[in-house]
Amino acid sequence: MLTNVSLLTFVRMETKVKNGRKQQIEQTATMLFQKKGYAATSMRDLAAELGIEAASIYSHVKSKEEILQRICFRMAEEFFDSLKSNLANCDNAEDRLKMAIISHVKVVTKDPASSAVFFSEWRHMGAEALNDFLQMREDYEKEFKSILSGGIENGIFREVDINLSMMSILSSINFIPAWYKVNGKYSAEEIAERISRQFIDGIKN
Amino acid sequence: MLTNVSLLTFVRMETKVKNGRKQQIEQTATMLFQKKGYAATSMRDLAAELGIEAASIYSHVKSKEEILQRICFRMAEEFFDSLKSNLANCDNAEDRLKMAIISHVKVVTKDPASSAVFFSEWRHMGAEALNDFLQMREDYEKEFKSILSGGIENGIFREVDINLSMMSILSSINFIPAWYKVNGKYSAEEIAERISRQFIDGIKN
DNA sequence: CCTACCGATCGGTAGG
DNA sequence: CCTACCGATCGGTAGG
Repeated sequence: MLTNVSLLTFVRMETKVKNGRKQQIEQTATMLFQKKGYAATSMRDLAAELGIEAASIYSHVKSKEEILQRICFRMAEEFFDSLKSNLANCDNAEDRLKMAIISHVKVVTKDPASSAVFFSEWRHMGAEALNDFLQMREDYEKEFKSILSGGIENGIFREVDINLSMMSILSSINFIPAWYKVNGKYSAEEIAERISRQFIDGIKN
Repeated sequence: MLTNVSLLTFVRMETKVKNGRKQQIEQTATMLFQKKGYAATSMRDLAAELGIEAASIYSHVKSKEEILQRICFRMAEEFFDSLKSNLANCDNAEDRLKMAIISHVKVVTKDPASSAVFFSEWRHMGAEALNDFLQMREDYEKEFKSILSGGIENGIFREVDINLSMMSILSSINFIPAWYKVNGKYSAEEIAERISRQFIDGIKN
């Protein structure tokens, strides 16, 4: 009986590990990329952390760069999806900016490790992926800029420099993974609330 | 005569190059560290950029890490010196915060490449240097936090979270090297002015 | 998933 | 500042 239960458990875990191995590789790599940086993390480091040989990683992943690309593009998607759904019912510029900031903070605090890799390691992607990536980033920034320019036109915001304010807002939020602790002093909602208030008060008319 | 002049010029240049070679190595390394990251920049990359052999670098510098340390600690010093002199004649909290931001922006825009390395590559220093570095960073942040808490006590600033506001301010400024172009649209003074206004308006009572 | 291995490249040294 | 070289390590492949 005991043997059966153990065996079942074992099989279930094995299956789970097998199905989730690629994700597990990605997750472990994310942690190492954040801690040591992409270039300074070797496939042998990653293998050791996973308890397997370096060569074995290549049964699940075709290259080191593929791991990085998956992290970066998954996060890009999450930022876009979140922004879209959070802006769905907003038309007032102040609400829109607030929701855009909250959306961004939510994504960042939900997965700080992946966010940190996303923000700091993207330049190590190859030229092709890099191009797509930078295009997406530009599109995302454009959303923020259009919110700002809309608010200025309506007189809700004063005449700030759009590029400067957008950069200022996003870089503040993007740095959150560097200090945010999941079980720390601040909840994601509290951070989002305080940061958005500070920025909106800073540019309101 | 011509030979003499040429010889003198040659000697002078040689001397200058010799005296300045270490600085030239540092400067070129800074550029590469910013573009590719410390770990992904090899001593052979650096040598090629300098037009010499990799082994020759070691006549001027004892290791790759020494270059990184020199960049990081030189910048740390500049941030402290600038802050100290800029705060010398300020006592009002609002002025102090404004001057602290202006000071920081000045240092960052004066040498964006070194600043970028300072902000992004410090973690590749060895444990000993890293310890000193993090201590200095903490001290520097403490200055900003004391300005904020002073302003809150006097009722000049509203009751923001000090850690959050400090992080928010510094990360905005620290990201400037990522987009700032020396001959670009914005002067350092203009950036400093706009950023400090936005932040101060965001936390003023 | 492992063993065995590849060519390339790494930071750095010896000796001139 | 160069030539010649070191041991270590890199990302990745072949074959099982």
